[in-house]
Amino acid sequence: MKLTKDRIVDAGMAVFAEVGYHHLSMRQVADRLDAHAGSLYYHVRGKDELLALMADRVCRQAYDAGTEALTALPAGATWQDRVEAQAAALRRSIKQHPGGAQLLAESPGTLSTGALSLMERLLGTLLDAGLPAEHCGIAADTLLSHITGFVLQEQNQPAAPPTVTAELHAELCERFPLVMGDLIPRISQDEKFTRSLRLLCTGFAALSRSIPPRRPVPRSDSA
Amino acid sequence: MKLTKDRIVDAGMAVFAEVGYHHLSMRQVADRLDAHAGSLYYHVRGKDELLALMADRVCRQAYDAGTEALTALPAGATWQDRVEAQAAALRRSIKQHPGGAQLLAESPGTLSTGALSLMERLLGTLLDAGLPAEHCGIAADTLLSHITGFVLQEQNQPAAPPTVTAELHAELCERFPLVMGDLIPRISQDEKFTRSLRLLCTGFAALSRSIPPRRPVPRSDSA
DNA sequence: ACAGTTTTCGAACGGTGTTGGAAAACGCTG
DNA sequence: CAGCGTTTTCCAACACCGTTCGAAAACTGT
Repeated sequence: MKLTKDRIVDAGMAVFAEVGYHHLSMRQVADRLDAHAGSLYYHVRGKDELLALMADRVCRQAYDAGTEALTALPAGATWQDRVEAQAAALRRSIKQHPGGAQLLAESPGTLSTGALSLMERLLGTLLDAGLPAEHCGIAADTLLSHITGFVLQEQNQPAAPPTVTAELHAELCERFPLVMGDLIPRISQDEKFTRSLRLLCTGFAALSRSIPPRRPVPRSDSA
Repeated sequence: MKLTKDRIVDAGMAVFAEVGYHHLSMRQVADRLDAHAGSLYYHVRGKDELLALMADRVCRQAYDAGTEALTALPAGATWQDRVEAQAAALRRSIKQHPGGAQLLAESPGTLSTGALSLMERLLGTLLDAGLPAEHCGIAADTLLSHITGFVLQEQNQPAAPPTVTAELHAELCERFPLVMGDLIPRISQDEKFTRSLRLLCTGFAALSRSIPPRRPVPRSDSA
């Protein structure tokens, strides 16, 4: 069948899902299309463009998943629920592909229409929530870069928990008592994610009611 | 001179600073040491380990820069100031190397002692600030992954602003009115960063006073 | 000076992204 | 159908990559 930009991106996504970000090669993509590697370069400027197109596709999938999640929301949903739904959908869409976070991380964030769609809708929700307009940009940006960072760290966690010897564990507990304490590993990644989201939303809510205080008032004071 | 793990990491950082993350090769690192590529493998298991060591070094630099920034703080500094100082130091340290964010992003986040040091100190500041212990882990994690995500997006912004034709610009404005509006590009990256930090700190502060409300009260209500 | 170990070399293997000219496939006009 | 121009594909080649391995070199202690 004829070779097309879209078909190349399709094959790229398929190979990507199988071998991950690092081991994706033009030759494998070409193989999956019963074509030769050089032929791809007639339709695509290089590997970079292919990766960018794939990143855009992930963003589109995330966008669609987000609309679905939003429509499934009950009528009385708050704006926090709407933010959470979009964020969760984005996270799921990224996690669907191994190394998907790297994909979004490497390609310049804001110039694909997919990424712009995500940003646009998020801005809409925040504006509807009553956030002052001059803070919405930072808020949405913070949210998106946080999600990227979160999934990045989440996907790079090695599957096998590193085998720590007893003495190494002891040394770690001595040097990093807080980290090794009972603060960290009690909850699942999902829980961690939704909690971090609520954290951000709380910050947003505080913005919506006042100019952000340069430092919090020590006691109740004038507005 | 003799070859050493440390010297290899040194050379790696130097090459890294010149050519960036993607174009760093074992051969270039070896060249800078007047050695041959194969020789590196006697001291280092592979490129992955080298990258991990380099990431650890960046974390150490960030840690040291953070202590310096903390001691330079005035006596009456709030915990927000302390968090901001550490975050800013980390961001500066990452930005010092082109593609430094990728470096931290690819290597599994929490198992280098450098990264643990950062986490440990941050946890300490949050605990001292009076955050409930069960939330400190998520808070610190959120903060760190946010910083990574932020610098990642910041470093991948193409230096040359993409030349948009007039008609393309018009189409973008129509499809993404909010993004293209005056919400976004008014402020510098530094300003954006500190604002996003204050956002997170505001969320932290809200956590410190109550169990996080599952949804904010629509009007003044019972606690 | 010798034996043993540690460290370095240097060539090689299989793989990568990318290029450019030859070759094929296609669409169109006569 | 023949011919022609364009679009698309092939394929060999280039330079480079990470990594391996046996041999050579350098260093150590006796």
